[in-house]
Amino acid sequence: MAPTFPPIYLLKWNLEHDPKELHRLEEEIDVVFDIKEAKLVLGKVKLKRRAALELRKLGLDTEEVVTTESEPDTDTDHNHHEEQIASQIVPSAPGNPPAQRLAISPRSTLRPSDETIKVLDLAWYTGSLNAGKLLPIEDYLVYEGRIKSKILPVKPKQTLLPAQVEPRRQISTVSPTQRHFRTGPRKFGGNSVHSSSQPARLLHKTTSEDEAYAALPPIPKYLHSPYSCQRPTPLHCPNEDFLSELRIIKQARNLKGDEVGVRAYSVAVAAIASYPYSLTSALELSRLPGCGSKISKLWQDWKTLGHVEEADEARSDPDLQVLDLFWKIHGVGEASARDFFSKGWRSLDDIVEQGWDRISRDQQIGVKYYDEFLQRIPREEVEKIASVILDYANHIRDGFRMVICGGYRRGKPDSGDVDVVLSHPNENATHRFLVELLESLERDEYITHRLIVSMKNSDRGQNPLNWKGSMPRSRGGFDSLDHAFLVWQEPTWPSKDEDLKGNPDARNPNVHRRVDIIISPWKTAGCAVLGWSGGTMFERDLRHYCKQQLGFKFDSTGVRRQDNGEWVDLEKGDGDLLVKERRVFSGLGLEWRDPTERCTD
DNA sequence: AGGCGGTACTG
DNA sequence: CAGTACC
DNA sequence: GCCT
Repeated sequence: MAPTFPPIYLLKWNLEHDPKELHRLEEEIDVVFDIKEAKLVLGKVKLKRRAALELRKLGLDTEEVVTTESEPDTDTDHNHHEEQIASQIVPSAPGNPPAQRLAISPRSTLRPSDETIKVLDLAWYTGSLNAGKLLPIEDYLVYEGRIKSKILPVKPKQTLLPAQVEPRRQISTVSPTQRHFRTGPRKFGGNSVHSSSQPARLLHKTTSEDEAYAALPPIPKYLHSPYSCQRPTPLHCPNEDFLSELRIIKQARNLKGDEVGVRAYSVAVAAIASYPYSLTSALELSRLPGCGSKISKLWQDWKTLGHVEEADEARSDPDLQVLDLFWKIHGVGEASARDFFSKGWRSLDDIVEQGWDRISRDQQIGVKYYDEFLQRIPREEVEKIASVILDYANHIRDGFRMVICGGYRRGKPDSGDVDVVLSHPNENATHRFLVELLESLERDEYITHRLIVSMKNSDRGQNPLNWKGSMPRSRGGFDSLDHAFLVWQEPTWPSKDEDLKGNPDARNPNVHRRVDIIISPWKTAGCAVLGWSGGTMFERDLRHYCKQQLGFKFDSTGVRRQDNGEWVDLEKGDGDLLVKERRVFSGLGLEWRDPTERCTD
């Protein structure tokens, strides 16, 4: 069992490079933030002088009290105060429960000339934890000082505990220009998401370490969750400039084949993107999930130096530029990008001239439409394409429902591709439907290429009844969805007829677009909509959450139990696709997140 | 110290 | 099987 | 790189 510690103040010196660790310690130790409340001071300090200096910075002017034989370089020997306190907090018999010996009243204060203050090495704390009891302090004592006088701290010190700050006060202290992201809790879907135990953020001209800590804005409750699917992550956040730097590094790691780094940066980016305040310190950042000492250090550099070295290197590395150029080809990932590079290719022309028949069909299409695929698709065009698809679907079989998913649904002003989920309340209507839909779209020349057509569902059984009958046995692959990944081009353009008269081979000037069409069985269409709407990290965390917290396996084809693979129906009942999506959220024990709050990347 | 999302396609 | 795609 |  953990020993009971007296009130402890933690010196931040030498811990500042690692705000995450600092914060972890502060939480674990349950430190007091006013040194006047502390009975002990812990820190990563080794030298008396440094300890005295740090105390002085906190407003305590001390003179050294000379003590034990373990402090040979001290000069005097009269320290009865210290012995008194030591005997109170150090168990005389190692086996005894330490709490009994803690005669110190927890909130008594240190008084000038009356008491001494002791600075111990942090190792005393960890050692005591390991031992399960308070260790003798002698071996860890770095400095003991008698308080000569209390002086004003070097910088004005925020001594109020968080809860003591009047919540209203900040509104009048924040200037209109500062107000944007700073004032009060922002509302996300009307839920109260903010911790109430933390102060509202105050803006100060000065920022001592303590003040910075005490004045930190509240961590929104949702940011205590490591799962980005439990947090609202809007498209825009107050820290986008810093996020751009992290994304640069992330992509550099990607191109270098550092999967783990990519993941780490993705997690951090997602956490920061859901943080509703403009960051003011590395410490503040380090409280967020996925943001450890490295990310905090990057922030510190970015803030103080104005740039992040690793991001600068990435931007100016010509090899990385080439890898990035290749990586942006549809069908080329980091491995192929580096493969191409290793063949000596440095441009798209090199690929065309030297490697055309050594690359895959997908990659050929990717090279051919390189510029077009990189062009963003405005929302109106996404809607136009989707409505064509829905019209064609309903023309074949009436009653189809559709949701445009992907970045469009997250509210992005433009998209890299178009994702539509189609379903039909009649279970049989979706079976082997995709082929028909594609054929009719092809007949009218909307589709120039098929990149993928996956029809696990429809190929599975010719017979829908058979398929339906085997549903409960659903072990991987039964009630899957049909999926087509296409190259799309609007077949008409204003001057088409004239152009064709002049030249029968006149080129269609419309930009080629990538279009995903998903045909989902009705009973799992909510999962399909959910699975195709979130950002990458949102979806990854959703799966992770289901697995870890619920023992479920989630994907866009449905929810299954992990142990026996049995299908879990979370969408029972009437309602459209969006209602079914909501049912999946609540069935998974998740708060509803609007699609515009799933912008994790 | 170990682990990092799940699935289905192509080649 | 490795690589890439989708989110 | 961070978390468990």
